[in-house]
Amino acid sequence: MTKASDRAYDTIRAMILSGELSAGDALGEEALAERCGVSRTPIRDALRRLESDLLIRRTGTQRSFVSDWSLGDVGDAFELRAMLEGYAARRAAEAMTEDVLTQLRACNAAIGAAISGKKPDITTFLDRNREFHALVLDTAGSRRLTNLLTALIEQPVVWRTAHHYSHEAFQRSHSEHNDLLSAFERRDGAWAETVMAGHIRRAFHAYCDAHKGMTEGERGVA
Amino acid sequence: MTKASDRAYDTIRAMILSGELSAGDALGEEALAERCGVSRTPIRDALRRLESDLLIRRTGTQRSFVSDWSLGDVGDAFELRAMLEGYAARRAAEAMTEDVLTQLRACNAAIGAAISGKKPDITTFLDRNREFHALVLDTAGSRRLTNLLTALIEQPVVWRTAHHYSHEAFQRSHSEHNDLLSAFERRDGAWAETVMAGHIRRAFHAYCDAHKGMTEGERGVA
DNA sequence: CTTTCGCAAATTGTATACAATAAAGCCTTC
DNA sequence: GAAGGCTTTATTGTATACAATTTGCGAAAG
Repeated sequence: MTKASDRAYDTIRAMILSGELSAGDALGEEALAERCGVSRTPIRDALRRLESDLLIRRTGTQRSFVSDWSLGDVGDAFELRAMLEGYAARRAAEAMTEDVLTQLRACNAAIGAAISGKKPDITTFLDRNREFHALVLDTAGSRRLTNLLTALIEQPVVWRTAHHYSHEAFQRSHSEHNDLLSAFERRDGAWAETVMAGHIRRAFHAYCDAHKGMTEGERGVA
Repeated sequence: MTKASDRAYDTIRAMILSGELSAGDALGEEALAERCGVSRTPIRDALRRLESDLLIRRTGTQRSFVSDWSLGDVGDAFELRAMLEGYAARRAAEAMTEDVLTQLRACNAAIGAAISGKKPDITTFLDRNREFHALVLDTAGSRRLTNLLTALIEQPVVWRTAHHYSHEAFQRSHSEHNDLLSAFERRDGAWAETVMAGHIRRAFHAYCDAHKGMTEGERGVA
């Protein structure tokens, strides 16, 4: 979107995720405006976006507070993602074309290369992983579905988790993508759906494992 | 929310649904401001809401247009609703309390009364139906899920459909709610899920039937 | 006739001032 | 000492002015 509005959104989001603002803190528009170096107008836009991300919560009189997230809430998000992204995989399998297959294969090959070394290239992994899932979502061809899922995938807490993945976790993710490709090649929607759902669920448990020993600060939102 | 912002939202929404604005039409902020009798500021808020409702679409440079909805898109929305609201019913069944059960029974009794006469009280039916589904959603106890589903349930096109329901369609809906109550009483999550999914799917076909012979104008969004 | 460059008009983004409203503190009263 | 209402203060809602950007038209060159 626009410059100031984006800066405000990113700044506030970073403040929430870094723990600079903790759960329950009040977010006054004027204070945020001063903090971000912009006026209240773009702040209001940013707050709308953060609200739809569920990173902030608003009272009946539109006062804003930082949301508090329990592990159960994160689990909810993953479960919904598993369901919706599984459905997306099913639809994608049924609408799969050779062209998209080629792109998906290239994508996963890049993922394989990024994690093959001793020190995995996490940025490339995340980018290509995102691209892979976006391709599937596009192929599913439902604007509604895309709309719902982006809100779930944009969960910023989740992306940081990859930095704590083990070598095996990366390999498993890569291998599951290959399974998905097999399902897509056969146009087997049911298979694709179950593989994708399992893929997301495994990611949730990887998240749980990675956060078991983490401190409050590292974990981001409490 | 606030007065002017709400008025703007309702006015624009009504213009889209009534066909006064047709699919693809450009929505200039200034023109809308004049039309709604408010300034551009609340219009911008309203456009955000309409965008998240998918009633309008925005280009990369934030220009707004009325969304065009095909029957397939509406079908998508119903399918997603069936999946998510089915999941909500499952969770609700597992977390069901006697208190909520009592409220649900009262709700469905009111629905039964509203449609028992020769001339059904459609407003009461819609209100109580909405209340019934909202209770289930609350009992499911997932903010994420509530967030996702409200966007789908708020589909305004759907509500008008009830005005074309047959007597049998109302009775079936009422009866399916009773089935749901049975599933809830037994805390049978799987049963509740399948009943709810079927309930929504039936509603979709009722929608299709009702719109078969309708003119473009009556149908609202194309 | 087509294409491209540039200017003008329209549209959205941002800032600021002011109005309306809700939260909070204080005083009064029982 | 507690409770209720009033005043004060803080916060959000709205309007308007201005800046930045985009779009579309038109003229000139190939």
